[in-house]
Amino acid sequence: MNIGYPCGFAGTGQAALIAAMQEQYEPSIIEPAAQQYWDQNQAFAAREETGAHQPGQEKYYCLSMFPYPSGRLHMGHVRNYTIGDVLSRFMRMQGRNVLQPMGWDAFGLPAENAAMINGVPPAKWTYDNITYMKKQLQSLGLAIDWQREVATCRPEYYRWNQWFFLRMLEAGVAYKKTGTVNWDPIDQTVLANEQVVDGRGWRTGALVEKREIPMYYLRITQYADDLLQALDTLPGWPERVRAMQANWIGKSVGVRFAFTHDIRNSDGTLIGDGRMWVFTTRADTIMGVTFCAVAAEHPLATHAAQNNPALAAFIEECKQGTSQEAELAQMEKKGMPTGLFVTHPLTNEKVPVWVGNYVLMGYGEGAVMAVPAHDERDFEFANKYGLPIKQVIAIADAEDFTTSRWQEWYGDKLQGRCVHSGKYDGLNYQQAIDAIAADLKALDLGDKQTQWRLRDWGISRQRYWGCPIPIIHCPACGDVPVPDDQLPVVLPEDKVPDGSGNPLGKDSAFYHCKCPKCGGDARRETDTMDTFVDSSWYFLRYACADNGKSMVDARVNYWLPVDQYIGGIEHAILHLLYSRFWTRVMRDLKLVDVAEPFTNLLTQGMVLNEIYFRKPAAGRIQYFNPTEIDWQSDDRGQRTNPTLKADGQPVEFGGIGTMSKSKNNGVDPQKLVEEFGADTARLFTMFAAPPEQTLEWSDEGVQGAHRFMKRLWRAVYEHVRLGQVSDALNAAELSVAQKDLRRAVHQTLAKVTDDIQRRRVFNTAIAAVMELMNTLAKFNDSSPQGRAVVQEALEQIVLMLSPIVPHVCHTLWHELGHQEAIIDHPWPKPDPAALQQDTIEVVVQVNGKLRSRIAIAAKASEADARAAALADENVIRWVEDKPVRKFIYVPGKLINVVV
RNA sequence: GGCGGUGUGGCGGAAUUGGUAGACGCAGCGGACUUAAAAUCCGCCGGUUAACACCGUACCGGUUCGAGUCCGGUCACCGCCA
Repeated sequence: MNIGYPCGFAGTGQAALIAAMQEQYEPSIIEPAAQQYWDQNQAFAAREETGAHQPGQEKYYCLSMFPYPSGRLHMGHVRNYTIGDVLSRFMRMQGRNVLQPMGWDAFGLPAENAAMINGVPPAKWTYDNITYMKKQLQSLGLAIDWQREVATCRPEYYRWNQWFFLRMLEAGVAYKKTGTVNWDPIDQTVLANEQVVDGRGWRTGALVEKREIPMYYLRITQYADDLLQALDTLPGWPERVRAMQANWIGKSVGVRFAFTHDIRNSDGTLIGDGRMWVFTTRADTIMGVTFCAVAAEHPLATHAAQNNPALAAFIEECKQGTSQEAELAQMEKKGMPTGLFVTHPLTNEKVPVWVGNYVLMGYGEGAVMAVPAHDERDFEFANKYGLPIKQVIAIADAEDFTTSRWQEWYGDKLQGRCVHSGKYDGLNYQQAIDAIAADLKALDLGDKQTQWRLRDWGISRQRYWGCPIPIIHCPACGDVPVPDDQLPVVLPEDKVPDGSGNPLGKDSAFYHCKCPKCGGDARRETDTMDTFVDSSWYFLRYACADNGKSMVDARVNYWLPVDQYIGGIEHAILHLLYSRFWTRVMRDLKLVDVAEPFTNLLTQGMVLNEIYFRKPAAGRIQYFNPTEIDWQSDDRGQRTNPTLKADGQPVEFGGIGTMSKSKNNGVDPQKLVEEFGADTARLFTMFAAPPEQTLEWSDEGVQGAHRFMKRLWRAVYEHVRLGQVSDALNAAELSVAQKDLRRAVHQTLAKVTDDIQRRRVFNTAIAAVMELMNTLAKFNDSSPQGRAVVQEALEQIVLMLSPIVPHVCHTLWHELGHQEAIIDHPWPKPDPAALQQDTIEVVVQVNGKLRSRIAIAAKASEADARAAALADENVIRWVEDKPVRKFIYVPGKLINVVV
C-alpha cells in the first residue's frame, strides 16, 4: 500500500505513479494527506497585490457567517461552511482569485454563563473553544485562508470598534440618551431580553423591573430611507429577506396633525400645549372621525384617570398588556371613555377621547384618530361601544354602505372618492391627502410626515464579556472620549462573573482612571458594546487582518463587496441591517468605497432530525436520540411502531424538528467525520436538499452517500488496475456506444456547471453525476478506445465532484495519472462535438396525451417531423381517420397532434 | 391580525422558459454471490386493472393544442413581526 504521496507528489511523483492503487476507500488515510498538501502549499492563501495573481484575474470574495465559539461544531456549521467551500473551490477552478476567510464571533453571553457554571474566566473558555473548533473545521477540508483569522474578543480587533465608535461620536452618529433596561432586583444586575422569562429573571425568578439608565445609541434612523431604497439594488438577495428588512424599517407616509383642546393640569397649564397630536396614513378619511383613542400612558389618559377609579383600573390593565405587534393584532380591542373631548381641526366638532388597549405610546404619538367607517379595527370598536359611524368614502358600482357589517371596499384606497366631506367631495385618495395636508398646514395644525418603525440602535450592554466603550466619566469635564493614543481600552481577561452585576464595575483597576482632559480622578465607563457591533464589520477586517496601524486599508476596496455571503435566515434582519448601516457610515467617513457590503446572499436552511420521547406518568419527558430507535416496516415499506433498541419497548414519534440538545436529536459532526470521513459528511449535506431548504437528517442517507464514495473509488480502481490507457481518445472514430457514453459525460458537465454557477444548487448536480456513474457502470468495453473514453469519463467525474468531495478527488486525480494537484486544474468545458447527435427521440402526443416516441433526424423540418409522426403506428391507432386540426412541433422535444 | 413562503410516491427530493410527472437517493420487495450473514452486484418499486387503458402534483374553477408550473378562489402548514 502506498497512497501517502499527495503531499510531495508534484515534485517526486514518478515513484508514486508506479505504486499500486489501494483497493479500499480509506478516508482516514487520504483526508489528512490531502489536507496536509493544501496546508504545506498554502493553497488557499489569498493574494491581492498586483502580480501575485494572474493579470486580469477577477476576485471572488466568498464569506460564510463566522461562528460563535460555543465549544463544538454542529451540523448547521457543517452545512453552512460546506456550501461556501463548494462555491470557493468551484470559483477557484473557474480561474477566480478567491478569498474564503474564517473567524470567531467571540464575545457574548454564553461565555459568561459557562463561567458561572464552571468557574472559568470567559476568556479562557472562549480561547479553548476556538482552538478545538478550529481543528474541527480543518478536519472538514475547507479551503480557508487561515492567515486572516480574526477573533472579536482580541484587543487587535476590538480596538477598532472603539476607534470607530469615537469617530461616530464626533460625527454625531453615536449619542447618549436614557433607555429602558430589565433590572433583576435580587442579582442587582441588568438582564438581556432573552434572560427574561415570563417577566421574571431566568436565574432568580424575581419580577423584573424596568429601569431608565443612560446608554449609547447609533443613529441608524438617519439612514432608514437609504437602507430601504437600496434594497432594490440587491437583486442577489432572497426576496423574503428584503421584505423582512423593509418591514423592519417600516416606512409609512402620512399626515401628522393635532386636535386642539383646553384641558389643563391641576396647576392650570395646558396639557401638551392644547394639542393632541396623531399620525395617520388615511388623512383622506379625516372628515369621518367620530372619536379618538389614546394609549394608557398618554398624558390625557393620566389626567382623566385622576378622578375616575374605573378608568385608572383599566389603564393599569392596559399597561400589563403586550407591546408585541403579533399579539396586539389578535387580542380583543377594548376601550373606555375618558369623558374628555378634543376639537376636530377642520370641522371644529367635539370629538370624544377614549383610552384603547390597542394604542401604543411607543409608536407614533400615542394617540390615533378613529374612522370607523373606513378602518376595520375602528369599525369593530365603534359597533362594540355604540359609537357613531360616518361614511366619507364611496366607490362606483359598490354595494350600499351599511354599518351592520364590514365590507372589503370600505378600506380601499385606490378606487375611493370622498363623499360627505364638504369641499373635499369627489377627490381621490392622493388628491384628498394633498388638499387636507395643505389646509392643516395653513392652520399650523399639521403637515405631511414620514414615520419609521425602525428605532436607533442602542449598543450599551451592562455586561463584562464584550468590547469596552471607550469613555471616561469625569466629575469636572463630563463624558470624555478616551484619546486615540490610549486605545485600546483593554478588557481584563481574568474575571469570573457570578451573576450579580458586571465584574468591571467591581474592578477598580479597570474603572479607576484619570481624566484625559483635566487629569483629575475619573471613572471609566464599564458598559460594553452589543456583540452585533463586532459582527457589523468583520468582513472588512478580513481584507487587512494584519494591519496593526489602521482599521482598514486599500485592500478592503479590492475585496469588497463580498461576492457571496452565506448564513442562517435568523440573521435576515438585525445582523444584515446593522452591517449595511455600519458600512454606510464607514463610507461616509471615507474609510471604504462601497455602501452595500454583500452582493449576493444565500440563506441556508436549518438542519432537522426526528424527535422521539416517552412521557412518564410523573416527571419530565425523556427524549431519545434517533440512533437509539428501531422501526418496523409494513408491507408498503412504511415505517411503523418505533421502539427503543435498549429495551424493545415502544416510544413516541414527535415529528421532525431542529437539532437541539434539549430534544436529544443532534448529530455530532466529529463522530460523523471519524466514522465516514469529511467527504461523506459533505456529500450528504449537499445532496439531501437544496441549500435554501431545511435539511432532514437521515443516517440511511449518510450510508447512501458513503456507498457512493466507495463506488467512485472502486470505479477508478477497476480502471487503473488494467494499466495505463494505451491509445489517445480519437473522438471521430468511436462506436455508437462509445459516442453515447461520451455524450452523457459532456451533457452532465454542462448541467453540473450550470447548477453550481447559475442556479446555486448542488443536490441536482450530484444527482446528475450519480446518473452518469450508473451509465458508466453499464459500459463494458476494454478496447483501447473504450478505455480512453472511460478514462475521460472518470477524469470529468472527478473534476466535477472535486469542489464537493475534495479529498477523494485530490487522491483519485493522481491515481488517474496526473501530477498536478486537482485544485490547480481548470474547471472543464463541455466539448460541443461530443454533444452532437444525428438522430434524436421526440415524444408524440395525441390531444395532449403521450402516445408514442419516434426517432427523427436532429435537424428535421416540421414537415418531416409531421410525416414521421403521422406514419407511426401508435399515432395512427389514436388518430384513426379523424382530421388533424392542429400540429404542434417543439423542435428536438415534442410533437402534439390535435384531432 | 399583517407581511412573506410552502403544499408532488412509503420518505428526502427532481422536473431550469408552459412541453415525457416522479430524475437521483433512502426505505421496501425479488434475485445473484455465500455453508450462512454482512458487504457487493442485478432487477422491480404512484394508484386502480388480468390486460387495454384510466386516474394522479392539497382542494375548486379558469386560460391554453398542452398546466406541478400561469390566473382567480378555498383549505392546511411553516417563517417573521425588537
